[in-house]
Amino acid sequence: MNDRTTANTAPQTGTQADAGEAEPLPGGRARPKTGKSEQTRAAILDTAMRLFQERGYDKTTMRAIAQEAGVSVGNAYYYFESKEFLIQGFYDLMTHDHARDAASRMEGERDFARRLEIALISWLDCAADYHEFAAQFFRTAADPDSSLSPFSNESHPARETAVTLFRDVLTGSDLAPKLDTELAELLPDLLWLHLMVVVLYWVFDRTEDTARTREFVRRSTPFVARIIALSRYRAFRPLVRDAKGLIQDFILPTIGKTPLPRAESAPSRPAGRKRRG
Amino acid sequence: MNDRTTANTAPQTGTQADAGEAEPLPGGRARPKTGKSEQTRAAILDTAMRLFQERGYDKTTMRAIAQEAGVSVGNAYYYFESKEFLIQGFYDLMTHDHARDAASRMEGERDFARRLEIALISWLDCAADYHEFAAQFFRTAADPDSSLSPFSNESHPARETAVTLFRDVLTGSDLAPKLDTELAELLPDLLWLHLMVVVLYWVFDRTEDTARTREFVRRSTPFVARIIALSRYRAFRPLVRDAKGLIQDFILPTIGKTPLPRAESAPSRPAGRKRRG
DNA sequence: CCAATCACTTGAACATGTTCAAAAACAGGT
DNA sequence: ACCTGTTTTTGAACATGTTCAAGTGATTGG
Repeated sequence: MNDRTTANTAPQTGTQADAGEAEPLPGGRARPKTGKSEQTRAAILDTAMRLFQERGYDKTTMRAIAQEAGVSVGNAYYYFESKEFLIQGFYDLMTHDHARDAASRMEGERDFARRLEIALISWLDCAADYHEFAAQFFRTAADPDSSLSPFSNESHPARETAVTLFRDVLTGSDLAPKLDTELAELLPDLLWLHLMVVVLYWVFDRTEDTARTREFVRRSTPFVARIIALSRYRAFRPLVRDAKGLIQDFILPTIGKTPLPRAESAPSRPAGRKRRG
Repeated sequence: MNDRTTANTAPQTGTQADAGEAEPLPGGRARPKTGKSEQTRAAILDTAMRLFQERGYDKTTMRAIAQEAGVSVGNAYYYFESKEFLIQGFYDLMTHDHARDAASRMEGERDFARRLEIALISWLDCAADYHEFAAQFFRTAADPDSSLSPFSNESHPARETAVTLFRDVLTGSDLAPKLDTELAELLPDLLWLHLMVVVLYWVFDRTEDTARTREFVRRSTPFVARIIALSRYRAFRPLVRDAKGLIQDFILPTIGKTPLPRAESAPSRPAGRKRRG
C-alpha cells in the first residue's frame, strides 16, 4: 500500500478519491477543471503526505509543503481549505487501499471470524507507515464541527467505502446465510464501528509494530463472531432484541444512516432537570 | 453546578482542583507558593472559562484572556503550559462538581440501573453549559500525546475521581452483593468507559438540550444493568469468561490500570505480514 | 541596611495557519 | 490579434499561540 500513496502524481484523469460523486468537492475546495490543476492538487497532497510521514504533522508547515511542492502558500489553500483537509485527502487514499488490499487477502476464506480478522489486520498494515501521523488524524476526527469526522459528517465517502468492505466480509462468509436479514442489515455498520474501536486502540498503542493492537484484533474477532452466532439462540433473544432497538434508534442515526429518526422528545418523564439547576 | 465555576476567585487556600496530591502540578505549570499567585492563577482560569463559554474555544484568544484577567500574556503561560492546559483545569473542576452532584442525587436510591442513570444524567447536567466548548475538550482528549487525555495519561486525577464515583454507584446498589468480587472489581472502570461513550455521543449530539443523549442514557442504562444481572446465569458463563479476559488483557491496561501487563508479543503466528509488504 | 536569590510579571519577538487583493495564465468569442 | 471573463497563482499582510530575555518586587541571609 506504500507504492500507491504517491501514484496520483501521474496525470491521470481520475483523482485519488474518485468516490463517484461529482459535486461535493472530494477532499478540498475547488473542483479542478483542467488537467493541469489536477496535477497541482496532486503534487500538493503528495508532498504533504511525504512530509507528514517524514516530520510529523505539527512539524510540517504549510510553507514547507508549498515550497517542496513548488507552489505558493496561497495556492495550497486554493486546493485545500485548511491544513486539516490534507488529512482528508490522505484518509480517502488509505481507505481505498485498505478496501482493495483486504478484499484480495480475504479471497477464498469463508470463515467469518477469520475474514473479519483479515480485514482489520489489513487496515493495520495499510496504516502502519502513518502511525505517528494518524494520531493527528484521529484527533481531527473527534471534532464534530469538522467535516472530516467519519462520524457526524453525513456524506463521508470514505465511510461508505469501508462499510461496503465490511458488508463483503459478511456476505462472503459462511455465516451470512444463517442470519436473518434484519441483523444482516445492521452488521456492516457495526463492524465498521468495531474498526473505529480498533483504530482508537491503535492510536494509543505504543508497542513495537503495534503488536498489542494486532493481538487485540486476533482475540476480539472470534469473540465478536461468537456473539453473532449465539445471538440466534432462544436464550439470547430478548437481549438481542433490546440491543437491536438501541442500535437502530441511537447508533445508526448518528452515523449518518438515519433509518429511524424518531425518539426525538420521548414521552418518558425526564429524570433530571432541564438545564441549569 | 454553574454557581461553582467561578468560586475560586475568592482567596481560599484550597485550589479548585484540590485532588489531594501535592506533587504533580494539578493542571498547569508552576506550583504556586504565595497566596497572591494562587489568586492570579485562579483569575486566569476563571476568566478563561467564562470567555470559553461566552465565545467558544477558538474565538477566545490568549490575549483576550490575559487582558480580561488583568495580566500579561506571558503570565498566563507562567501558570498554564498552553491554552489546552486551561481545559485541563476546567475538566478537573467539572469532574468534582459531577462527583458531588451525582452522589447527592443518588442518595436513597438502591436500584442499580437507576443509580447509573442518575450518575450519567448528572454528568450531562453538569456539562450542559459547556456543550459547545466541550467538543474542543474531547478533541484534545483524543490526542495520545497530550497529557490531557483521560486515556493514555496514567495519573490523571480526574479519572480516578470519576471511577470512584462509579464504584459508589455499584456498591451503593442492591446489585453489588450479588456479584462475585472479580466482576465487581472490573465494573467501575467499565462504567467509566460507558460514561466515555456517552460523552462521545453527547459531543456529537446537536439536538435541543442534548435530548437525544439523555434518551440514549435512559435506554442504555437498563440494558447495561440487565447484561450485568444476566451474566450470572450459567448459559452466559463462557461468553462472560471470554469478555472478562478481553477486558483484563486489553482494555484495563490501556486505561492505566495495568493489572496484567502480559500478552506483549504473543506466540500465535501473525496472520498478515509485518510491515510494508 | 545591603545584596543576593527567588517567585512572579512583562511585552516585544517569533512561528505558523490563514486570508485576500492583485497578478498571471488561460479559454473563448469576435 | 484583441477583448472578456474565468481559473489559477502569487506573496505580502494578518491573527494568534508560544517563547524569552529582561524587569520588578519581595524575602532572606549577613
